[in-house]
Amino acid sequence: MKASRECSKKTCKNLLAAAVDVFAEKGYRDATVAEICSLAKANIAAVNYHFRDKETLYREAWRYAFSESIKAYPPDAGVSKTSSPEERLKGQIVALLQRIHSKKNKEILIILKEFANSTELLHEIMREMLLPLQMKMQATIRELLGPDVSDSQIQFCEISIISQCVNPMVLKKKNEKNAPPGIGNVKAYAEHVARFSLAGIHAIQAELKKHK
Amino acid sequence: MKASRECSKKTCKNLLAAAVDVFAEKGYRDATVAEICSLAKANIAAVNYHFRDKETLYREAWRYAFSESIKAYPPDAGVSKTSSPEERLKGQIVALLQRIHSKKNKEILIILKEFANSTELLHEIMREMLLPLQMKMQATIRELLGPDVSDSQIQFCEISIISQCVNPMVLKKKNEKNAPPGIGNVKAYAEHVARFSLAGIHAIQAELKKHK
Amino acid sequence: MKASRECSKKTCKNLLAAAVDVFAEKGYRDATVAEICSLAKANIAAVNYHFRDKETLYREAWRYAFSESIKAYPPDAGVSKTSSPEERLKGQIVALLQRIHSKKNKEILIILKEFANSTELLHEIMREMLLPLQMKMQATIRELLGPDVSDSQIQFCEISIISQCVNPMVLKKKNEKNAPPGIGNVKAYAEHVARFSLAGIHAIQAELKKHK
Amino acid sequence: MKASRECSKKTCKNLLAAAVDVFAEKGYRDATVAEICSLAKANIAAVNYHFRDKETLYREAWRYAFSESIKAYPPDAGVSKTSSPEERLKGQIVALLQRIHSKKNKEILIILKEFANSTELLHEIMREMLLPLQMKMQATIRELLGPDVSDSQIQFCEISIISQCVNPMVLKKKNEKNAPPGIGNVKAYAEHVARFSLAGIHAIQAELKKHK
DNA sequence: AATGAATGAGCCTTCATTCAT
DNA sequence: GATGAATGAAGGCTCATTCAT
Repeated sequence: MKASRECSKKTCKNLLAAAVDVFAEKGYRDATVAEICSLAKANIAAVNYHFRDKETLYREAWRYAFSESIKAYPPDAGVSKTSSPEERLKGQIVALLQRIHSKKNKEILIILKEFANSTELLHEIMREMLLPLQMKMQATIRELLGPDVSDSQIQFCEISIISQCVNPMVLKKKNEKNAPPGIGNVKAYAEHVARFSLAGIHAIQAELKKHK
Repeated sequence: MKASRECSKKTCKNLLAAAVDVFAEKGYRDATVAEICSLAKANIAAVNYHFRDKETLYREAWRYAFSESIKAYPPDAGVSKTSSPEERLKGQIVALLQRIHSKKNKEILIILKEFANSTELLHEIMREMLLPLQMKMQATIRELLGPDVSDSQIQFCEISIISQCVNPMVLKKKNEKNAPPGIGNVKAYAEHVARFSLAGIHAIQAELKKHK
Repeated sequence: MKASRECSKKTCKNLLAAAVDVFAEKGYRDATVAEICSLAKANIAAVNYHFRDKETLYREAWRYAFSESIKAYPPDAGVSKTSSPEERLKGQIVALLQRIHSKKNKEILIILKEFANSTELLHEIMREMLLPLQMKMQATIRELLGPDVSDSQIQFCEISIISQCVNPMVLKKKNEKNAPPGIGNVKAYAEHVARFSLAGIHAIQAELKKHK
Repeated sequence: MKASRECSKKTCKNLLAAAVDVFAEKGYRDATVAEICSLAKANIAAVNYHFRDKETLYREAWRYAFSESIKAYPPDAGVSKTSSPEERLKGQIVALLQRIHSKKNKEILIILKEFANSTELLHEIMREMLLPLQMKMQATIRELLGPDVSDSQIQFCEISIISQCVNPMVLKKKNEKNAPPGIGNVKAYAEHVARFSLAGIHAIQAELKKHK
């Protein structure tokens, strides 16, 4: 991913941080430039000066939130590369859940809004974000399933796992109180997803052997 | 669910249908009353006249889309109640996937936008929609897992399954072309989810027995 | 010329009249929608409602001013079609001078501004306005010069005459007081232009005969 | 005319030249300080630093363009002072037409815009430019018409001639392509104006004699 | 009952100018 | 002396809503 536009200036950084907050809370359309500026203690024209556009600010804010998140949550959750594939898959699940679950992490809220807005221009960033994660997970799954597995089977497994991580968290994020009775305990849920998914993968493997 | 406000008038129905289309495409904020009215071939004041508010129209449109969807996709996909729990669970998975996957079904698009908007007032509808579905699925899961299983374990399983159904479909809906390489074949994916999840559930069951 | 957009509504007409005044005085850029609306005792959003754009209002105002002017000043100044070509040419000169000189006639001021702005879209109207006038004058000149004259010679003569009518009036309009010492008496100037130009045309004619 | 404010600095000159270009192309209002500075490769604050104002820069740019023009086009077109008045008048016509027609000469474009803007403060410059020219031409005309002619008759003749030179050129400048079918050949047109106008003047003279 | 004209609040953006370094 | 960041005023436009008919 391209590095975010340099923003050594203080106002610029403030603007970015404020934008992340406001966009995350209200979405692109309902967020007003005025509110972002006032939160950043900047002039109303500051957005135009530093970012030219509300839209450009939005994109930069997105990049900013994402890069902060990736810095805080490396995608392995500290599991060594020499561990067993099972261990590593579990590590990835835990990492993803923690990343999404973090209260400070506004990235997921922006993504959520973005899905509704579809600025088209953010899909590239989406892919930049998800793709490496997916590739990593698919590689691990392939290790578990062996050489005879088809690509689409691997893809299905990967989707199953990522969906379990992303979806409930998104619902939870939405509103902490009103959420459908869901995951109280992230750790326990991570445990569950790992066990559930490894069993799923082994079932696919068993099926594979049967047909061979 | 409360019955939708009576709308015997033709204009009223047109408005509702137009609203569903426009809200689904643009979301609450970007949809304009003018566009909806023009699509419904109605007067610009028609929305306020018939529904008092843009917001009220939004809610009514939501109810409308939801009731249409529930009519078209009964939650069992035609699997008899006397079938095995496995069969029934699979039936529920297929039904949910088909419902979400239907191109004509705009309900899911509105939900997607709604997540970004959070009118707060729609969460009740969300729950009205998801809860019976969840309860049904939890009952089936309980049958499979037996009496010793804890509520949270059942909930986790249910979340795992529903997530697998909802999440990839949502991503797919977003934009047919640019979607991350995903589910080309709904039927095959349904098969996968059923096998994957049943294996997961059996794994939980095995774990239960071990600890007993 | 296409008829101006119907504006039976009172507000619409007021807006148009106000726009003519303000655009004539300040030009497109310096005229503000707010000022026009306030002059027309209309709401600030009225321009958008009735004309969609400041620019569209501008164009409509232009058409309006032009059609008013053409109504008030028919291009013959009441000289009968059976008069001698000399009489008719003189009639055209007088008509043009009177039209441009009229204090109530703001058309010329708008044209002036337009030359500086070059909205590109008004050139068609310019031509719609000037062309018939030019054609009429060229026909009369051709009568005077006989069949042996070239098109470019006729064009040159026509340009000479129209320039004499338009240019000093434009300078005069600019600011009544500060104008370069110019035409105090329109009638006398018209007399002068007629005599001056007829002599010019006859000189061209003499030249023609000599070369024949 | 007061000498232009000293501008030994290179930036200052660049600014002036850039200003002439931009003002000529866009007019006072549509020209932005930012664009001028960027064209002059100067800082955004340079205009205010060197000229205090956008308006002051505008005036200085005007003076600059005008003085460049007067340097390049002496008002006699090289016709000797001992030639006949007819020769000299023709020389003046040619000189004026060439000056206005020059593609490099942006002065006329600025004047054009200025008519629309009317900063009031430029009328003095206008007069500084036109007056000597007018006086010179009036003197020549007086030579041709003899002692019995009235001042207003001389003025009328002068206006007739200058109008023929200025007006079509202005129209031509506007947009090279879309211009009303006009003067393709400056030389031929100059010839025409000279013949046309001398005939006009002689007609006035004949009239004078008749009434004597 | 229903319409089309009209409103007013609010938002994004532009731009000349100023300020601190 | 000169720069780049920052300001504030103002303008055009959108849009849900209301009002008079």
